[in-house]
Amino acid sequence: MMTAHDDLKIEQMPQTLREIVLGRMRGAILSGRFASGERLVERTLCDQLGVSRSVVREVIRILEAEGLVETMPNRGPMVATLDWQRAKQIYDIRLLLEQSAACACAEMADAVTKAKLTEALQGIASAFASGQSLTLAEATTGFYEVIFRSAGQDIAWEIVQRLNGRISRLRALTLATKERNVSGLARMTRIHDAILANHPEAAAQAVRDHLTEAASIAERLLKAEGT
Amino acid sequence: MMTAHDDLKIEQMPQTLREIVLGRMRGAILSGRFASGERLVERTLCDQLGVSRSVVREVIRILEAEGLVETMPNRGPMVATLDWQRAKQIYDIRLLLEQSAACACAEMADAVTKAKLTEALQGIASAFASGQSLTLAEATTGFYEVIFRSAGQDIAWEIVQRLNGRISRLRALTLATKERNVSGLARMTRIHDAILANHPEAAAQAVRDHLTEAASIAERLLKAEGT
DNA sequence: TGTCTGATCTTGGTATACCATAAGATGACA
DNA sequence: TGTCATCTTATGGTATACCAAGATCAGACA
Repeated sequence: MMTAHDDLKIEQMPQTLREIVLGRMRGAILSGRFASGERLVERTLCDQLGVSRSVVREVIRILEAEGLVETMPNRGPMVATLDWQRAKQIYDIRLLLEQSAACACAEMADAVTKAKLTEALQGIASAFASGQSLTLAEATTGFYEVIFRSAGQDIAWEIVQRLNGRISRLRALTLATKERNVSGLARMTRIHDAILANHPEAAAQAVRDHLTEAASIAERLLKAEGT
Repeated sequence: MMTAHDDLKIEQMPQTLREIVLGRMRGAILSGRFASGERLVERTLCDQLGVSRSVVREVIRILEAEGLVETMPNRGPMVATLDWQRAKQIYDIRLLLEQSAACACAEMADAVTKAKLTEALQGIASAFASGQSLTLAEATTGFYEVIFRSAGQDIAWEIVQRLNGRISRLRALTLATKERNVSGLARMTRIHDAILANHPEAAAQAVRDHLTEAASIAERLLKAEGT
């Protein structure tokens, strides 16, 4: 029974407590608030989040399945670490999926898709201008989402998002790199232009260049940090 | 509870109860014991499995993250359903990843890898001979695992396995199809031969043919069943 | 004195009981 | 007969208790 009370009070209803905690913990890991390799002690998290162990444990299972958390037997969960060997694999898979999506999108892009893509690109441009890396990451995500969704590749998009989560720390660093900012927008524009021209090969090539560069920057950063 | 097989294994359980339940429920879904779309009532599962709600709930979260289970708000979890639109996406992604893995494997395959691959192929052949679809599925999985692992693509292999889980019902039907049995082994042999010859393009092409056929069989079966 | 043992603490794993809410089923009453 | 209140069921969420395993440290014994 919907009464006037509900309108005034809260719009948070659709979210379950588990989802809220999931979002918070995911955000804490992605933003680096929980360091890589840090142990996630259940009872401590319960206190910090103000929820019961049941909720925390279920959320940890989800994060574990997402690859953000690793659980060692008899030692409990910890934030997953990332070495270059794994990160490279992730960039390689992204390359395959994003090329394919850009290709498909360029083939079938209609006026509506193109408009959305242009809008997303402008979002990236203004995010570049603002200089906030979080905003930039979101804008970039939005740009790719348009590509995947309009290509009808929902599942591939899910996979890419999950992979992006696992390299989020790298991704933030990469996006924040100076030279990336300069050429990054240019490369995004190339992808955008190729799709608007319905030119699949050019779109795939642009994605390839974009990701190859991102991977090499990430490699440099990761290896510099690792030592 | 304990089957005869378990006696042979180690007394101490390296497996946690959650993992056991996860394996059993995953198996029940993959084997079709839990029908597609069937609701998974927590307390019923507790009775059936003889474990507590904590375990069941955590396992459901994992299966949810794997895409085997979907949870509707205020109605609880149910076994995920699969339409052709989604299945096709999965086959497309598998195509990308398996082509890439076969390619990489063919490029770098050494004597050890080739020996393992031949062994895996013989496993498939004898599974064909035995005619048991479960054994065949396992043997096929083993064959691909050799390819992915030797190519150093652990993460892609994880993704493929997860995707395979989501189309397991289709996969079982596909593998059980008569004509598939005939040409399937031939195509597997082609993949095997191309890798042994260190011929990447041929390996990729063989994978492409293999999966394209599998997808078309799956499409026919799914659409026939759907109506 | 050195080592071994055991008590204790922490953490994870499991089970159970309890409450609140939403949705569907059921039955009573106008 | 139709509508509404209630009842049941199942879920989400919480709290708590118990046990097992590993680590740590202190004390006892050779």
